[in-house]
Order: sequence, then structure tokens, then C-alpha cells
Amino acid sequence: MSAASTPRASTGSATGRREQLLAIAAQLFAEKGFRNTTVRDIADAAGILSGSLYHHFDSKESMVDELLDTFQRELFAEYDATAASDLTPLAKLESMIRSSFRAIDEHHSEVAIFQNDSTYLATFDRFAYLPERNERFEKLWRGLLQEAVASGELRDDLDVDLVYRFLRDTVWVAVTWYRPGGALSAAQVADQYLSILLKGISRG
Amino acid sequence: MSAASTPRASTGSATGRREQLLAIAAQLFAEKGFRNTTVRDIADAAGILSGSLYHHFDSKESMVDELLDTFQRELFAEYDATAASDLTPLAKLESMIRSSFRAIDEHHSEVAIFQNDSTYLATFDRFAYLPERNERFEKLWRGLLQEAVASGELRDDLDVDLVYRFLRDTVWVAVTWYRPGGALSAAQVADQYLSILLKGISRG
DNA sequence: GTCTATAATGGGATAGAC
DNA sequence: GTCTATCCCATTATAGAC
Repeated sequence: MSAASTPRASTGSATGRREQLLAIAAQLFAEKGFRNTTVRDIADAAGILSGSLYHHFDSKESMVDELLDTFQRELFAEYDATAASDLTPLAKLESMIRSSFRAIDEHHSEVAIFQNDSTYLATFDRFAYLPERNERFEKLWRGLLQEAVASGELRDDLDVDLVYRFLRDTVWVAVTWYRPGGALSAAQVADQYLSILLKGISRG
Repeated sequence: MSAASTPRASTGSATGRREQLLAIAAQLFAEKGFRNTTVRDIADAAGILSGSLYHHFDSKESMVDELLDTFQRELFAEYDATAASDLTPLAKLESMIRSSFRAIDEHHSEVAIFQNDSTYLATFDRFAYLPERNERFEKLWRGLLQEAVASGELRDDLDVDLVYRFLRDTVWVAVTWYRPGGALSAAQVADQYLSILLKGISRG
């Protein structure tokens, strides 16, 4: 993409129309699901007619593609930095869990779309990267869990597969109820989640 | 429904054609989502043409309605029996958690449909019972949590709302990976989940 | 960058024959 | 209980005017 190919004169707004439309689409996809959001819904919310959307995007799929791909690149960059650090296995996991809650806070729509629609989207070739990154994620987290058991930081009497899924699910499912700007900050939620996860909820 | 209105001669099979078709629909709805499953998909899987489905059911919505309503009635009957028992608050919760994992095992498709599509379905009047039962569920479980904190069975330094959601989510999200007949039985999964939940995953 | 107009497809549902 | 035939509508996407 050359500088010349990126027009930014006329209207002036630094975040162009394209980004606005993408943000509107993201919110609708997250709220109602990808298939249940029509291009007319998106156009209505943007105050234009559906045909006009195609001046900015190839297709509805292109919109969700751009949203998910951009978000996932950022998130994995954070994970990779943590993985490369010199923390203990458990501390790396804790750090990644905090990154994940931050992602739920800062990229709420994208996480919700991923949670709700990635199975469906993965049936199309262009979204082959979704299952690929899922595998990378699983290898990373599961590997850290095994290291943390080996190093004595975690209990060794639990099924590691099950703990992995417990960990993964408890983090990401929070997108269904967490609302940015609510009573608890993402960091506070992460603290309590980690406390429950590590120490349990029973007393004594 | 009089006995005369329930034909069961000819083919003989005790579970009628209607139940077969319902089971086929349940599996497809669970796998691909309600909106992403066409009546033609269902008919194809049953080896008939789409029009023929309408001899048995009013509409696609009627099918999913019957599936969810029947399942939820059974489940809540179990919860109510537990609530009426003389167990401690925490023991009641444990029992309900075990009931829930059994439901994931025995009514896998219905739970998956509920998890994936109830938000969408709830936008229709006929599914008003979904949010209603959600509220009942929440009152029940949240109430037991508060009682268990008051009785000293559970930690009192955690946000009860957050613990409630943690509890609810960790149970039901298991439907995304649990497969009936797999390596771990539903009872074994429930044991490990409760162990993690109550005691945490950290060592020492 | 948006509108008008419209093509093309897919999907839910119906009526009556067999 | 299933098939044939078909209707009707919603939805994605396109072409060209403004």
C-alpha cells in the first residue's frame, strides 16, 4: 500500500469513513451474530443505503475478516512477547490471562464475534486462519500448563486437558457478560478470576 | 391429547417418525446453529423432501421450541427437587452442578442449541420463556451462593456476582468440548470441575 | 461517497396429488 | 407420510447516475 493509494484529503477525519463503518458493523455482528446481521442493518445504522457499503468493502465477509484478523494479530503479538520473557511458566500464564481480559475490555466486539461465529466462519476457505490460530493458542497454553505442573507450581492430580479447557473457557466466556466501563475493571475481574482459579472458592 | 388422536399402528416403531425428525433437527441445530440450518438440510438428513416436514411440524421454529421447552422442564424439575431437599447450601449447589453436567451428557444437542441460539430466539414472543427461566436459574444459584457464604462454607472475600457467573459459565461452556461417550464420563468431569472450583489449581 | 434500481439466489412455507 | 410444484420474501451484490 503506497501512500498515494491512501486518500485522506477532503473530509479530514483521521479515522476515515471506512473505520467508522467497520466499527458499526463490529458492534452489530457482536450483538446479533454475523448471519443475523444484514448489510441493510449495517447501512441503516450508518445512515446510508446498503448498496453504498460496497463502495468501501467487497462483501460482508470482508468486513468480518478484517475485524478478526487485525484483532488476532495484535493479541498474538502480546502472547508471543510474554512467551519469550523469563517469567516462570505459571507467571506467563497469569500474564496471558491478564492480556486476554484486557482484550475483552478493549476489543469487546471482536472477541464476541470470534466466540459466537468462528465455527461458522471457519467453514470458508478465507477463514482458514481461525482454526490455525486456535491450534497455536492451544499449544502455547497447554504447554505452559504442563511446564507449571512439572515445575511444581500447579497441582499434579488434575487432568491437564481438562484444566486447559477450564482455563480457556473461563477467560473467554466472560465476554458474554463483561461490559467495558462497568462496575469492575478488566484488571479487577482478572484478579478475582485468578484468585478463584488458583485458590478455589471454598473457605479453609 | 386423547389416545385416539395418537396413531401408532402401521409402522410400529414406538418412537414415532416425529421424534426421529426432531432428533435429526436437534443434531443439525446443535452443530451448525439454528439459522444456519435450513429446513432442506433437515429434510435431506431424514431422506425426505423439505415440504414433507410440514406434515409433522408447523415451522422450523416449532421444532426448536419443542426441543428446548421439553429439555428445560426436565432440568428445572431436578433443580427444584434439590432445592427442596435438606442439604446444606453448598451441597445443593454441588448437586445442581452434577445435574447440569448430566444434562450436558444426556441432552447434548439441546444444551448446545440453548447456549448458541437462545439470545437470538429470545427476540421472538413465543420464546419469552427462555429469559424467564434464565432469571429463575439465576435467582436459585445466586441465592444458594449467598447462603453458602453466610453459612461459612464459601470464601467471603469474593464478589458474589462474579462467582455466580464463573460457576454458571464453567458448567455450561463445557458443552462446547464435551462429547458423550468420550474418555471422561460426565460424572468424572463434574468431579474435576468441582475440585478445581472449590480448591483451585495451584499447589500448596 | 451515496443513491436508484435491479439482478440473482436461497430459504421458509403452502396446496393438492399420490 | 411423502412428493411435485410453486409462491413469496429477505438478502447479498452489482451497474451506473449524481
